[in-house]
Formats: sequence, structure tokens, C-alpha cells
Amino acid sequence: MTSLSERQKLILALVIRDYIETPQPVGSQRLVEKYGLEFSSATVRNEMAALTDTGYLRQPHTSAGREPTEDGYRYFVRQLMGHTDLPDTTKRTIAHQFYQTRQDMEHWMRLAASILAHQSQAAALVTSPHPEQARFKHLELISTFARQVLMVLVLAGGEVRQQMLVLAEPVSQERLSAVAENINWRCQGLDYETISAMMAQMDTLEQDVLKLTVEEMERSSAILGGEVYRDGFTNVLAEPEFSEVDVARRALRVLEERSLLEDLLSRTILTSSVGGIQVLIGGEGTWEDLRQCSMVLARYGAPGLATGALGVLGPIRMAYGRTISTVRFVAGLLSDLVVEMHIE
Amino acid sequence: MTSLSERQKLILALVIRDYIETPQPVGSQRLVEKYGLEFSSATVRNEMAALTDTGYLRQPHTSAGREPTEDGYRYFVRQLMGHTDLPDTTKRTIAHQFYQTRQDMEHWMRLAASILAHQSQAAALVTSPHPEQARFKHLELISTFARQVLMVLVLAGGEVRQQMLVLAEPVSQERLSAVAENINWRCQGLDYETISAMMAQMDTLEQDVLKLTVEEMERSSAILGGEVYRDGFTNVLAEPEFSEVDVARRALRVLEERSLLEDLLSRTILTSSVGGIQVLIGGEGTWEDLRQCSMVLARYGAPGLATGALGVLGPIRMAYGRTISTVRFVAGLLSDLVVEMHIE
DNA sequence: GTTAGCACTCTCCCTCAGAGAGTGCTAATA
DNA sequence: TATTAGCACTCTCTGAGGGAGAGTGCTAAC
Repeated sequence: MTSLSERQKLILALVIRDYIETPQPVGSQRLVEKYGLEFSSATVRNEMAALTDTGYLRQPHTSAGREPTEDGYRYFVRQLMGHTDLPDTTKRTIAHQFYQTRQDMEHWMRLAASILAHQSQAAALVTSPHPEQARFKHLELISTFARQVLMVLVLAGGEVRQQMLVLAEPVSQERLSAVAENINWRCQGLDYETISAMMAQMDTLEQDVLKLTVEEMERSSAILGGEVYRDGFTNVLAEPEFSEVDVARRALRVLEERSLLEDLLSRTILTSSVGGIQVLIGGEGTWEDLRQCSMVLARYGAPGLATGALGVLGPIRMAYGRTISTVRFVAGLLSDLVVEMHIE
Repeated sequence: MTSLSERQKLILALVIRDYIETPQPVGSQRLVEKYGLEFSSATVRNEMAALTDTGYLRQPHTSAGREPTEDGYRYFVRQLMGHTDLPDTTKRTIAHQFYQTRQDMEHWMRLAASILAHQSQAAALVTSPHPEQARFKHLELISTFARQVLMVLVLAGGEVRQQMLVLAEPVSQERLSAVAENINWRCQGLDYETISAMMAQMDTLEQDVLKLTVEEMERSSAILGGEVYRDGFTNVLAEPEFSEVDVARRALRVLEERSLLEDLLSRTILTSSVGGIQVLIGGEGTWEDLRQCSMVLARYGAPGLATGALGVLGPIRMAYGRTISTVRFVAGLLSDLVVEMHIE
């Protein structure tokens, strides 16, 4: 990485700032006038030429102003931006919304997606937290109708999964409760492989229940086994870089289609640890569909218990400072909530 | 409604068919050649002029071909199209997917949205079924950690709602089970108003539980209290009428924003009965945001038990026959599944 | 009632020229 | 030596003008 003079850093930052405001190439004269610079437009032109050489700025065509390159944004995010944080009032407002909502991961995630979308005026996604290794905690069997039984499975860490079970023949609630009690006693704290192994010694009804239990525990351990909450798709459609619908379509498809999203997340944020933030700028040369977008991703949760991913997608011309602090803050809140659900 | 000659009906139908294929004004000559008509282009021109007078066709400008007006589409859907049905193989494929999925309304709705989006290449939405009047069926209290209790509420009709309850002080699982048993015995089959009324006579713990129960039952009875599942937003972005992003943004916002969606549904499909299909063409002069779109909506479920709405949103230039039969079929399937969950 | 013929209309696309914005270079200046 | 004023040059954008093409409406003949 070439080292820049202080003045070059200033100019780069100003170009980015101006370009984010008005998505138009920034000219030297304009920059001097708008920000009251101490030096002349000719000097700015010289510095801009230098910044273009180092690859941080680009000219759409000769005799147009400059706009930041992907590398320019990266340098800005890493070196220039500094650590920004949300205003305390905003933080309080957000936190307040979480504590007003019912205490339930599903609602929290939905709320998180909504808040991310709103705050950053971008498309947001939140994946449900999954334990690195699901452990059995508690099981309840509730007879609903005839041969249908509602199975409620609570995993260590508080994740609750419910499932319907259809029996070959009707079974009384007393019998079901006894089965559940037996299973609760024997499976306490076990992972699904151990449970699988001990299934053979049980009777048919218990085997049926355990088969479903193991299935659900496997699903809970899968990378993207849980739900994905999305919001704010229409936000990005308002941005000028998405006025070409095809750009918008390809980008949003990555969020909408599970397989694409799974690929993206497992190769990016899921490789980093909880609390980590990743900023993908312009598809990073890997995701052609995201060439015109940036994403800010975070991993949240509690290591060893359960973790999930969240993030936003917007134009490259994004207010990184604000977006990153929002994502970081919401991830932190969700992490706290995950931990809170685990306190025994 | 003006009555049309058979030849006019034929021409109107052909114009619509051709326009749906290639979103371009249809000329008289083109129509004669492409469909091998028995009469000349001059005759077609005369008939087209008549159809323009009655308001079923329109010219984007003098000396352009004709395209259907909203009224034209409406006439087509109501009078010309006839009853179409999905091919049996398609039906079987779809039904198969439902019976392969776990028996759980949440997954079925998600699947329904996905299938609607795929089959009709449009944006799809499915709202969860809610009972016209929620009735208590069964309650289970499961101690998870310290003062946190998982409450699982089963309503008549099989809807399951879970909620976390935080107690003032720890309570044993035995005590919780006793409370649940007592409530189950006393509230069987009651609606939330009756339960509210009898709360006063209970002790504190039971009151806390019942308060939450009543809240959840109220929520379940609200028009759009449940979840909304959406899919296929990126499908419509591929359609040429949405190449102007603003058109796409405004239309999709109606699906994305709860308040807009609630307004739309409560004034359309929620006024019709289960099994009913509604086709909204071009916003019907009421929804400005949907001016360039059509929606096919259906109400599904079982009257007296629980009902929900589903539908798709696409360009006005939509393959109505296929879309309507898909929506009707999926609504029927979901209705069957709702009923099935109620068989006692 | 239907159709051939034809003048007319309107869009679309191409080209061209002028305005405007911004650059890079050169020579003068602190 | 670093900075700046001045200036020629380049490129986009916009609007005007003209020709091709598609399709119409009208009229007169069948």
C-alpha cells in the first residue's frame, strides 16, 4: 500500500464525502470552493492525478471529475475513516425498541432486520443464531388432535424448535408425558450423535420422537439451517446506482436465494469470529452480482453457544461510518440478547 | 358493458396474447400474418378502431399499434379467458413438495410463497391463517433458565404460539405444571374475552400467565397479526415494465410495508370468502403505487376456523390464465392443510 | 361488408453543433 | 522547490434536423 501525504488523504476523504452526497464525479474547483480549501484548484488537480496513479481515484472519462475506485473506498474505510459510533440518543432509541418487543429470538431478529434497513436505508438481512454443536435440553410432547402431537424441543442455549409428529395410532397425553420425561432424563445435555447412538434400545414411540429430535438438532447445527430475515429491499431501489434494474435484480437475488446467500456468508463473515465486522466493497472481485454494491456484515452471538450473521447491502457509495456503527451496535445488542437467553 | 362481436372478441384476445408475449404495440398486419387470420389487415384495423372506441384497446400514439387497456384486460379475464387449470403433472409436483415438507404451518406458508413466486415468475406473498375468533385449547409451561419460562399456547384450530415469560422469582417445574393444568382445565374452549373476565379470581402467577395468553390470543385474532411470507421480489425486476426502478420500488413497497399491505388486503381479498379469487388490474384506480401492476389474490383456510390470504404481484401484462390457476391451486392446497390440522 | 391503395403521422435513430465542465500542461510566482 | 494562474483541449450532454420504418385512417373499388 502506497503511503499518502496528509494532503492527499484529506483530498481523498473529501472526494469520497462529496461523491457520497451527490453521486457525481468531483471536480477540483468544486472541491476547493465547497470545502474552503487553503490551496488552489491546480494543486488539487495535481494531487488528484497522483491519487489516480495510486489507484484510489478514477476518471469516468478524460475531462470529467474524479470518483473513488473500490480501492479508494477500501483505503478510506481502513485508514481514513477512524472509529465512528452512533449517537447515544440513537442507541437508546434502538435498544428501547428491543426491550419493548416480546422476549423471543424470532421477533428480535425481525426487529433487527427492520432497524438495520431503516437506519442505513439499505437492504438488511439477519440469520438466526445456531449453536456450534446443538445440545439437548428439554422436550415436551403435547397431544393436539387425534394422532397429531406437537413436539417442543428446547436446546441448550434456549433455541426452541417445534414440530408436528403424526403417530401411527392415538396415544394418551399421560403416555406422551411419560415418554417425554424419560427422554428428558436420558438425553440431558447430549449432542445429536450420542442420541442417535442410543436410539436402538428404545421402544417404537420413543424412537419416533427421538428421530425427529435428532433431525431438528441436525438442522439447528447446519450453517444456514435456521431462518433468514430480510427487510428494506425497496430502500436500495431508490438509489441511483440501482436505477439500472438489472444491477438491482442481481444484487438482491444474492440475498433472496438461499444457495447464493449461503455461499456468500460461509465464505465471508462466517469465517470470522463473533464481534467481527467485514466490509465487502464492490463484490471484492469475487461476486460478480455484487459488483456495484457494498455489504457490511457482522457475526453476532456468543462463541460456544450460538452465533448468527447479519448485515446490510447498499450501493458502494455508502455512508460507511454510519452503516458500520449501526451494524456493529445491532450485532452487539443481539449478542447480548443471545447471551441473556443462556444465563442459567 | 358493450357487447362485442365474435370477431372483435377474437381480435381482442389475440392482441392481448401477442402483447403478453412481446410487450410491444400490436399492428394489424402483424396480427393477420402471425395468426393466419381469414380476413385482411384493413378489417382488423376497423375492428381495432371499434375496440379502441369501447375502451378495450389503446394507441400509445397515432400510427402505433394497439395495446390492451386495463379495461381490456378486465374484459379478457372475466369474459374471454374461460376457466383454465394447471396441468395434472404440475399439480402433482406442487402437492408432492407440500407433503414432503415438515407438517408445520410456518414451513407450508414459506413453501407456498416460494412456489407461487416460481410458478408465476412474480412476487408472492402469503399471510398466516388466523382464526376469526381465537379459542383456547391447551397451554404448556416449560421452565428453561432461572426465572425464564417458555409458554406454549395451542389454540383451537392448531395454531401454536410460543412466548417467553420472565417471572419475578424462580418457580419449580412442578409448580408450573400445576398452574398449566389448572388453566387448561378452566379455560378449555374459551375466547379471550371470557378468559380476561375470570382473571381476577386467580393468584399472581396464574394472572401473569393468563395476561400473556390473552395478549397472544388477541394478536392471533388481529387481521394481519401473524407473519407475512414474501418471495420472488427479484422476479418482477426482470420484467420490462419494471425497468423504471421507481415503478418497481413503489409496487414492492406495498408488499414490504406492513401498513400498506394491511390496507390493501383488508379492502380487497379479506372482504371475500374462502375460495374467492380477486384480480386487481392496474391498481383499479385506487392504488396509485400499483398502477403498472396486477395482483391475483386468494383467500384460503376454513371458514369458522382460520383463514389467511395469499397472492402474487406482477406486471399488468401477466399470463392471467396460468397465474390464476396457480394461485387457486395453492390456495386450495393450503386450505386443505388448514382443515387437516383441525380434524380432531 | 370487405379490401386494396395511399397519404399521413409518429417514433426511433443517427448525426451534428454548441455549451459547459473539467482536465493537463506550461510558465510565472512566492 | 512547491504552488498557482492561465489556457488550450477533450469529452459529455443537449437539442435540432432529417431519413427510415411501422402503422394508421380514409377513400374508393369489389
